[in-house]
Amino acid sequence: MSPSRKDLSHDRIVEAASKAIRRAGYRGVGVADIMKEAGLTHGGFYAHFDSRDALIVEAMARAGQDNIASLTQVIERRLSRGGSRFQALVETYLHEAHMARTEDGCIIAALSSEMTRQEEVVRDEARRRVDAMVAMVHAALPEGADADEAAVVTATMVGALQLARTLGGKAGRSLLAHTRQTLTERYTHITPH
Amino acid sequence: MSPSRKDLSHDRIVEAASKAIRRAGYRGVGVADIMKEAGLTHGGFYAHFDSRDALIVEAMARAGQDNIASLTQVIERRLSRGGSRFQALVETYLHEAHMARTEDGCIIAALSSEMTRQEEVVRDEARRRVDAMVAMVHAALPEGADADEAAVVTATMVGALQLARTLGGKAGRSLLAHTRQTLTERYTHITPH
DNA sequence: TGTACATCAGTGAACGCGCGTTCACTGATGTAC
DNA sequence: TGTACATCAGTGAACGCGCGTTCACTGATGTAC
Repeated sequence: MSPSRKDLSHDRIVEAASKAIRRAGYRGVGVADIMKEAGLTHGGFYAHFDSRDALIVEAMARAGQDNIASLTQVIERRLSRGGSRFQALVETYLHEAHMARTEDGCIIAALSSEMTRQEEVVRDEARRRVDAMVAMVHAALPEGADADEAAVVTATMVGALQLARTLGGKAGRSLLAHTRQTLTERYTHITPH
Repeated sequence: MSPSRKDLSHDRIVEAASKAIRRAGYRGVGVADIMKEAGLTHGGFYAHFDSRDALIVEAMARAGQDNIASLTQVIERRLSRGGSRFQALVETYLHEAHMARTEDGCIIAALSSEMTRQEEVVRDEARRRVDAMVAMVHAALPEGADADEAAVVTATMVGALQLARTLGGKAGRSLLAHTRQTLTERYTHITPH
């Protein structure tokens, strides 16, 4: 069945919101602005969602899935040029381009310090996003690495991206570079245990 | 010169704000609530600060300094029970107690993903906070470690604390434990280069 | 194929609330003589 | 030591604005016959 007109609108709203929250934070953009970005007026919002938070939950899921999908795609492309899967991930995630653009980047780096302050439904989705990212990192690590290790690596990447964004400029780029180096060194020529 | 009545009020406002922003985020608590916590009414606010952001800047500085001071103090106490300075830092920063209480914890872990979205004055102070924390971590690392390494370690600690808070409960505690282990292992029995 | 009606998706005005900021005023403290 | 006045710190009402949410209404699309 092809998507109805309403489905298409719904989709555009979620898409706009997924970018808006990454750019401006959970409370940075209002319902009216999101609707406008989706080419609609704010009055129709509640025909699509029970509340603003209900949209936020969908937007987080969308942002996380899209980001993981696009990371995976870039990794595949890099792999054809040689190097390990993990190296490709680290170089893509900790790239200057990711530092500059929050809007279509990692939702966790964009929102993590605000996550604990959200309503329970939103926090639930936040946990799912973290789990999904840890799983993605785990899949990129050399065989033998366990999920706990993947979680620590995830924390390192997320923390570095955030601090780099805060520092900005040269200092930010330098932190990204050193984190890339530290992580790739640690997971290159490793003997699976 | 002993502090005037106004100085004392000013101090209480900054103190209340430093806890409020760590607990609730940059926009989580209003001027009126902060004044109330300081035992005052909101009308007097602008006799103390030019704007809400001016208070935020002072509150961040206070929060960062207080947190570093109290970390340093706890580290000294732990040191007397043996172990390295770095190990003491890691165990204190990545402790469950720090995961549970944001209010008097690390300001960077509490706010990092919101920092890039603030006005320039606030971002400036944010950079200073990051620099101060990296310096503190640097001072705790074994001799020979450079500032870049300290920045990567800082990113790991901040990222881990944030993800642990988001995950909460058992998963959160487990991430803290594994991060502690990873970091202490890496910086124990190391030969200074 | 055409007409009448129901449903659907979206519009735009309005409501209520919270928040940063301003301001006229008050009561307490300090100062001049 | 006491009186008059100025200054200081804080009060509380009010303003303007933005935002989430509601709702009566409209125009387009789909359906029954």
